[in-house]
Amino acid sequence: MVDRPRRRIPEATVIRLPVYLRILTEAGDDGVEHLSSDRLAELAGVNAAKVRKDLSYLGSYGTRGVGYEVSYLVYQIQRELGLNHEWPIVIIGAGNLGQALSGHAGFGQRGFPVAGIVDVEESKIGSVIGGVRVRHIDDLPQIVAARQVSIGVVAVPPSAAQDAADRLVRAGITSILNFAPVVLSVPRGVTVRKVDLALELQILSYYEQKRAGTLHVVPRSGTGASA
Amino acid sequence: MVDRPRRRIPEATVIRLPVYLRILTEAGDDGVEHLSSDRLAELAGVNAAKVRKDLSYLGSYGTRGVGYEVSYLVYQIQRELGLNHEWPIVIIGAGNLGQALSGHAGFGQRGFPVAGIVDVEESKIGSVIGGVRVRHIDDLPQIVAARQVSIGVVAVPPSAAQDAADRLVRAGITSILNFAPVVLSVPRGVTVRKVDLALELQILSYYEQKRAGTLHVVPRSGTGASA
DNA sequence: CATTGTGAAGCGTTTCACAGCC
DNA sequence: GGCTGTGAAACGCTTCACAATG
Repeated sequence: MVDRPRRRIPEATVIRLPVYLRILTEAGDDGVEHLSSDRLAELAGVNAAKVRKDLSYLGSYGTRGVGYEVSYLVYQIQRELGLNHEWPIVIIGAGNLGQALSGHAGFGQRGFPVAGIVDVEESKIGSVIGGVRVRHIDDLPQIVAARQVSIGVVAVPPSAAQDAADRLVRAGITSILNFAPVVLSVPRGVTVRKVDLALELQILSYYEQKRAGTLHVVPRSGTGASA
Repeated sequence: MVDRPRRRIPEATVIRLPVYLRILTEAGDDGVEHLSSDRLAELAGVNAAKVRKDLSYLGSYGTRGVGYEVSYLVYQIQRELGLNHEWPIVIIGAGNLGQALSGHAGFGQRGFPVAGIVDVEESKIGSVIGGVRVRHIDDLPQIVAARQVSIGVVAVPPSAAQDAADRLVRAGITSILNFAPVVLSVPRGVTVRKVDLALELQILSYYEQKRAGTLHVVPRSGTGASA
């Protein structure tokens, strides 16, 4: 019942599993029962061999000549990603971004209910965002302990980000999603993933600029969406 | 004056250049004139050899025995990333996220002023967010043309994301930052980067779960922040 | 003599190509 | 016949280690 995966799953694969999961879930909702690696690859925007190799790390859950059974694969990926139970999150920072994240219904629906939002700013405390009341940052340890939170979201200005991370770690958090454009230092054993919006734009800027530098002839065709 | 880079810059390097740039800019603001690859690596949370290799793609801008001149390197990275001029952006979707992004002062400051926000929802049109008035989605082509916008941000619900991308492409956009949890199809020549918040949480979930499965002994020490 | 710049080795990821199986 | 599962080749990125040099 509890088959442990055959091999350690490569990081690159872990990052793609949630993509497959979303596609499979949608296909399942549409009544699709089986999906081939070819079709799944197309929907995920990747190569079919990659899909097969990725899924092979979970075990041999496909059927030759048929494809993968959607509902079973959904179950297996969820189990592998630890999504068979909820992971409450706590958000530090009730500014623009913290509010948007808290109000974002998608999180709760996908198994990441917002257990709390905290801020230092007295004026923000007590207001309710997305059904959650903003509390004082000093309440962080209690929120984490009471709701068994292990994931924290840093949505504070850059200058406050390291302090926010330190507080999360002290409160017992072991995974951090960091929206501040800052490299956080955390103890070994704490996982950090960062989302840096300006950085993404700067990367796009690079490719735009390269395009401009090339002075390529713009093909007048191909305006509609294609692969 | 316009040294073209010696080689094509690897994608992995392009992604790190903005990180170095931010660190160098901050160091410059603090009056630091030179920085070694060792120090820069420490601040960026990477290996020193990687820093040197990354910077070597821009040319030989360091001085042996001394390090890199901060202001000169800032200039070179900016030029390489195309950040020596502004890139106005247009946001599709004036919901929670679109509003937060538009209100986020960091974009304008970093050279990505919001040229416009559009939505389909009549009730949202006309309201002002972060100094920008929300306009109807049909005005998209005019905004793009008038302000020479080449970067579009998709901040609509998943079901509307592909249509939003199609509209951006038709309006002449060639780079898209996609916040919707959907794989967008775009014509060749259009660059897409995605930011998927639930996906990030799911990746964290995987590592949390692995930790829980290991039943590792938590070292009672090391609560403070360290590298 | 501290520090860069870079060949070369090492490593992880992607892709190929096909044997194995339903 | 169609499709998975997987060794092996190819590729790209990271790290090492050291010669070059201000």
